[in-house]
Amino acid sequence: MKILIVDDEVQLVKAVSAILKKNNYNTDCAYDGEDGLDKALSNIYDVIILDIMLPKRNGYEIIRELRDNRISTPVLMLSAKSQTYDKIYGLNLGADDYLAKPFESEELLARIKALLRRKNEFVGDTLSFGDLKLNRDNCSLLCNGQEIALGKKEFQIMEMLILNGGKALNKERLIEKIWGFDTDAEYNAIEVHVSFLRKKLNLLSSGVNIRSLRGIGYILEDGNAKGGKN
Amino acid sequence: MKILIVDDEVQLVKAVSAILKKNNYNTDCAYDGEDGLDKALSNIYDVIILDIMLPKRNGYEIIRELRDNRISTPVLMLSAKSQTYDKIYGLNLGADDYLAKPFESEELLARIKALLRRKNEFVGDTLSFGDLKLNRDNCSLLCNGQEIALGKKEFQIMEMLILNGGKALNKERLIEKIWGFDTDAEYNAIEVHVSFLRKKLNLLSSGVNIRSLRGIGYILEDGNAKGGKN
DNA sequence: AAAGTCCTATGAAAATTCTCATCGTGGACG
DNA sequence: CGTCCACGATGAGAATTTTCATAGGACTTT
Repeated sequence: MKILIVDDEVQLVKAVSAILKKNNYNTDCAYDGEDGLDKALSNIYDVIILDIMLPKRNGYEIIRELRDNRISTPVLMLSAKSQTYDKIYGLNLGADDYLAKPFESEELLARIKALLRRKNEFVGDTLSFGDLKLNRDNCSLLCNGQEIALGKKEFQIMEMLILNGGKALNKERLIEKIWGFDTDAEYNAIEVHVSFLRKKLNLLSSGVNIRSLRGIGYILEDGNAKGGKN
Repeated sequence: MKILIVDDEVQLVKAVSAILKKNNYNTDCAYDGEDGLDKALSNIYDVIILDIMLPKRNGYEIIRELRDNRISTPVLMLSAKSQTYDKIYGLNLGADDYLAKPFESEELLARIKALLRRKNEFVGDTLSFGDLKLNRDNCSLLCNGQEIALGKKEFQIMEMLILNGGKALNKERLIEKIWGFDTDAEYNAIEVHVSFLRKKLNLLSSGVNIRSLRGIGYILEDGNAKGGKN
């Protein structure tokens, strides 16, 4: 789960980034509108936190540009101004929520969760697939009344697999989103963590399994679902 | 040791970044001239790898701008063109070296080492302080004929301490350069790694020690040097 | 169909890093 | 000079991640 933070107040960006990381999100940062827009256009983020007042391009422009490019990443607008006018303007332009600075970390987290819930299948803090429930708060996996803790990497892989629903997930994308695009991690690292995950799925006697598609990647299957492909 | 890579060929940037990381450098990346310039102006890099042809601002402009701002980070210019004209033009503007694409990773590494050697006290692949020699190739520390392996974090901390020479190094800077500016690492992490380093310095019976300056940071001292402060 | 090659799986171990709890100490302040 | 407090040091342990070696399977080529 990757979040882009765009704001020119370096201290604020660092603080927000730290808070998000502590809550198991990955973050990228941008300090001006142009950089922010470039990054956002890569369309790898699940949420964008966007200041209104920015050097080079303001928040409104960025949203318009994104929507023009059919990128529908949810946007949480930030602003020092708490005027109603701004608020409505931002929402009309396609921001999905709004938060006035200064704010509490709890409120920020709550709103991000709300945005994720809207776009994905989050219920509460959990993401579900088949008989599995993935809990973001403690990075754990629930199944058949049992709970097992996941490592951060395991968690993130499972998260991406579930969010990908029926589609295959290739390793390059996994590496980019989880390890970061400029890592030197090898594919074997993914394979090892997938192996860990499978072991844990077994322990939980889950009906879900991770199928590998040779040369392509991984896909999540629900063994309990009826075979019909619909 | 942090290196900035500025090039619009994403694949190339990734490849270079991976090579450098494997060789114990940290990297940041930028894909256009403006972003590259912004990052370079932060003046936290030890080398900048810079393409000539770039969107928004070309390599020449970036070098000029950097030098105008009295930032003397060594620059390794890249270009698809291998014409002599470009070569000389780049060097005149303040590029410190030049490499034509495509290139071998060995050559890239060699040239980077050369640039570092020029600016710092590198001799071969080692950095020295007092009776210590720090070896980048295997992340190890040599002293009195003994050698001891360092963890990556330990290595980087020691490297920064040595490069800082007599000056104090504050923790915030260590965190920014080693963990990355958007980390959630706590100061205690540094303290723990410094503790590891001290233990290893002891094992080597080195005359060098890491002194802490309360509320400020760390500084390297050579216990064998005569007390004169010069 | 046999051989060869590439991709994937996985056990086992190692290495690294982080967390936590506790202890010590410098220095401010009364 | 004594007390208190924030900062730093460090041991111990845990957790996580990576590395390595090897084996199995799939796909291609001949």
